[in-house]
Amino acid sequence: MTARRSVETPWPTDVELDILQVLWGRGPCTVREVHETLYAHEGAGYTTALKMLQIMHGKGLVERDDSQRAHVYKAGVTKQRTQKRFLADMVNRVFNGSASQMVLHALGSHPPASREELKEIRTLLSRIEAGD
Amino acid sequence: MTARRSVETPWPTDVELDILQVLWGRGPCTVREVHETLYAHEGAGYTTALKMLQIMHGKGLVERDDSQRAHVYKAGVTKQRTQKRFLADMVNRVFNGSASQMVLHALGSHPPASREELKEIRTLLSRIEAGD
DNA sequence: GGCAATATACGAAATCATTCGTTGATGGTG
DNA sequence: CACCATCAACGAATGATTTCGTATATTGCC
Repeated sequence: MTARRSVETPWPTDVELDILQVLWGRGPCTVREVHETLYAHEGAGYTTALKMLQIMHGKGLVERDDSQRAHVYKAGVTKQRTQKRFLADMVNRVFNGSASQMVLHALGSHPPASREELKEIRTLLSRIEAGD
Repeated sequence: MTARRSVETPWPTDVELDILQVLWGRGPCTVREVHETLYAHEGAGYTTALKMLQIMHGKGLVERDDSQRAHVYKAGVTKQRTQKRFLADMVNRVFNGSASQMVLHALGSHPPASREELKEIRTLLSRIEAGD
């Protein structure tokens, strides 16, 4: 019997999400890289970034390569999957479970700027309509 | 000079959002009504609901009518406005500012069930396209 | 070898969210 | 009137998040 993840990865907190965005965007990073990207100006200190990455490692939110002196961290959860989790949660808790309502709100508040985006959405709608 | 709200209302926390949903759904409620609706089974005690409503009152998230012995609380922020805030925040922090990406994700993960919903979305798209 | 720079690890403080227990007031009922 | 149910108001305990200071180890360089 193979090992399996018996519990879900914890929700990333606000700061943790910021760090995941860095790792998703830049790929595996050292603490220093994360710190400079995120806290370049006016932000928290280096050890704060370090501590956060250690905590995230404990939670399974990031993976760590400690074969070098400066450990290299990479995201332990995919952007795709995380976006899906946050989205589903918001639909449930803020929009009473209606994804359509959320979509209508989103399109109303932030209308797609480009025709490209509009087209993409229409295409997806057609696929859904066709039962794909 | 009229008084003006110099700072925004704080973000509702998880529990606070649950309570707001009750107030939005049922209209003004006493503590007991909120408690029974939300914590009917297996939930927290009465004083927890009371405390939360007091805290929310302190934050301006709810308004209070204390002319009767059992105070009556009502939402101090609209559902509409709150949904918009959460939506905008999620777009920024989870979807890198791209509302279209979020809409595509939402439609992909939770395809509209009814033709009615599909039609509504298409109609809105057309209005956007027409520059309305 | 010894020093400076840079790393990790760890503990602790500050803040916030959530829950509960207790106290004292108020209102109705027998 | 006396009792009991119900109410608001605290204060406090708990746990989580975020931040930082300090200690300690490692690396490269003179």
